[in-house]
Amino acid sequence: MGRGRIEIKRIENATNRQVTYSKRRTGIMKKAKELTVLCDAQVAIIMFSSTGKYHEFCSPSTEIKTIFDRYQQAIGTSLWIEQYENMQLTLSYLKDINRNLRTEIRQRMGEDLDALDIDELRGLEQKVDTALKEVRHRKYHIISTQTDTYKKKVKHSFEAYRNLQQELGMRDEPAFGFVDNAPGPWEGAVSLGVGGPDMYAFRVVPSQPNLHGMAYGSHDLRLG
Amino acid sequence: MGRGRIEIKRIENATNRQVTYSKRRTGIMKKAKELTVLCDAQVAIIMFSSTGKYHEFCSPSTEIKTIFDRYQQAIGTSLWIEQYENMQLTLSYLKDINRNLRTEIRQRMGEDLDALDIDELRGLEQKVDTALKEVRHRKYHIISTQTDTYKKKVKHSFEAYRNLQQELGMRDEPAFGFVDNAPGPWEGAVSLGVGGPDMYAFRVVPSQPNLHGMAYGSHDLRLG
DNA sequence: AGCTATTCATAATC
DNA sequence: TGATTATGAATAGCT
Repeated sequence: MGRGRIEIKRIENATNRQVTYSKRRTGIMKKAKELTVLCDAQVAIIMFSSTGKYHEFCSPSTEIKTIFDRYQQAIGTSLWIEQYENMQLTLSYLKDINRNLRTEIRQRMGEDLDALDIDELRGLEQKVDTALKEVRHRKYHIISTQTDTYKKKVKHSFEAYRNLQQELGMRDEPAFGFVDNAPGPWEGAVSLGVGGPDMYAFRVVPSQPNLHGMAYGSHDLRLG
Repeated sequence: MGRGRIEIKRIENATNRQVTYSKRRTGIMKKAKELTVLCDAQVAIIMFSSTGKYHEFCSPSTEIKTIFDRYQQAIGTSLWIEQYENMQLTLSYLKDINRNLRTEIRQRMGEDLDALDIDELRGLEQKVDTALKEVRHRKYHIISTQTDTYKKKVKHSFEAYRNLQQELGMRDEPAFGFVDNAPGPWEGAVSLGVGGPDMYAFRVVPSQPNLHGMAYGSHDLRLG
């Protein structure tokens, strides 16, 4: 219906394609409108051009969402329900895992041990024992490293101080008895370990605060 | 475009309306199909006749759902995605918690301690130490309970045996030297603890095996 | 964007 | 429903 028939295949010239899209889109929209009026029908059309521009048509005094809800009812199954159900599945799966992780933690904390039999208890004991050794090892490592650092710092300061003394000609009045390799007053102080507050409390900072309607606020490890 | 022009208004004759609906619907579908081919466009059409029958059109190798998801993105405000996004939010939140729980467990296992400073390490050490004491306490409790039970059982058996001996008049040939309160051969055996396999391995049994496209299969505690 | 020569869709009818 | 056809609408190619 133009000056010569055209073959129905993709129009390669982008400009022509865009023009044709525009014209024919208008035509379809008009036809759709006529259909709704003539036949009292509900019509919803959504179009995306090859350039990504979108256009829609919807029956007068209706909304796309309405028509789509009706459509979903008509075909019986919601289009998004599958995806939704998969997510629900994943959610409950994650919840399961989290619950198990919490249980593991609590047992590693020495709580809720009633469910374990003697063999499991032995395994747990061994694991916690191993862990304790690891932690202690790491702690001593840090302490010794830190101590060395402080020792060097103080030694450095003291030498600087002594050098200043020498420059001032006050070399016969040492500030205090610093002897290399002997434990100075700074040693041990680092490892005194006042045992401060519980620095290892479990904490979770939600990446998004607004979890509408979902009650995951409590990170309490207690179950049930 | 027929034998005489028609006014675009509702066709009152129901049969005519239905016929016109059918013809024009076919026409629109054809036009839509041509549009998708000619112009490389994505089109989705949903129609409901006045009698409630529904028809749809969708671009080749596409699904209505896809086009509608795109449509929702295009108009910015999602019609159905909202609830979906809430779930996504909850999901990532749960994943966060999951990750933190795993970190806590790993640290309680004595791994990944590099991130902890000396105070945190001290707290951790104290906690693991406390936990170890708890576990040991529980283990000894179970062992002693079990031992008591076995002791009573054996004592019971022995007494039954002795009674039988007495009844048979063989009281001068004791089977073995059982003395009440002295440790018998059964005592201690319970606490020998061959230290068998790792009975406390962390395990998760997914409530649903088919988690399409989600890779939560690994319960490996390693991160990253 | 606007204009036509054409082709196409379809209203009326069977 | 399905087919036919006269007719008006849609539009391809051109400006």
